[in-house]
Amino acid sequence: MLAIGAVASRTGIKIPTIRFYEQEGLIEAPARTDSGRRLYSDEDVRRLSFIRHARDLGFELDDIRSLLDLSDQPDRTCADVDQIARLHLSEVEARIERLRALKRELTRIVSSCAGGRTAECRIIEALADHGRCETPTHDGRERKAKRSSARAPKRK
Amino acid sequence: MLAIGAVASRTGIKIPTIRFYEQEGLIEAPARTDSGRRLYSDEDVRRLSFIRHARDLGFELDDIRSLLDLSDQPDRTCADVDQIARLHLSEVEARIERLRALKRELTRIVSSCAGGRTAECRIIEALADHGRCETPTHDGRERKAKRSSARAPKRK
DNA sequence: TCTACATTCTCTAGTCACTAGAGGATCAAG
DNA sequence: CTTGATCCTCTAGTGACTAGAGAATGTAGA
Repeated sequence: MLAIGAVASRTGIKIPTIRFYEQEGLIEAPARTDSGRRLYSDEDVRRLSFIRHARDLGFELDDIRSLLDLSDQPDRTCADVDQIARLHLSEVEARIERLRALKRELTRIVSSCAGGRTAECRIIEALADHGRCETPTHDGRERKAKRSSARAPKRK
Repeated sequence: MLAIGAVASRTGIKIPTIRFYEQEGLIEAPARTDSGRRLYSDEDVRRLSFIRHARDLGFELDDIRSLLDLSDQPDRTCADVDQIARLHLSEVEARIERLRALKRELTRIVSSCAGGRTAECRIIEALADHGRCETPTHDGRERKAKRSSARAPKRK
């Protein structure tokens, strides 16, 4: 049985995040010491590693909840699991496409800058004038990912 | 002078979002009617269109704040504008790369599914077993975009 | 003029997946 | 016995909005 800190370093999930997953019902409340500290079994660690990996692959917690439920029922067919994964894959593909359109547009805008004063800045103009662009993502569009990661180097 | 609804349909920004931008200081508090309804000038509409377009291109509100500040100072050099845009472009490129790695890994996992029971499901296995994958985004990783869009069709 | 209905107002709370911090208890080593 | 590490619970903050309550105002037709 491991304390939460050991589980954190083993799975790569931060301590508050582990507690958060418990609160969200992704893992069951673990055993406790007499003083109330959490104690995790190997099975708990496996489950957390599963969650971690699935999160790395971009699955939402709801997807992961479903995947965990399914894997707890070994006699069901694999079809539902497959469907969740395929759906997610197609979402990732769609996201890539949107980002690529966005990149094309941004590249076009950036390359139009010839230096000079902001008064005649092409970038500002391009941003102000939606009509002149190929409106890459005007509906169903990509917005910025909020935070890169837990462990990504952070510039404050 | 236009009411907020007219501005919303002209710019494609939703009414609550326009009020939100005002609250965030991206636009100044507009004129009001005697009864307190907001009235927008053409200049306000232009500024909002600028914001909208920049958001479509994935700039964060902080970036947009900077871009608006810069465009309000027509005698500065374009360099800062250029830098913001280039930085954003490189972030978009990095994001595409991370997503592509993720897509490769997901494709690999999905294609390993041969049907059958979840007990021997390769997808579940692949998710459980991080060691066996190419750990595409283990640090500095991509996480899912939270909400696709304002106007994207929503499945409840 | 009355009545509907649309539009607008302010305010609060919810979304997602965490992260940060306060303020306190417990543990292990020297 | 003290120090520092680890742990506990709880609340609030992040980004960029969205949703809803409850109330006031505007407008068009009968």
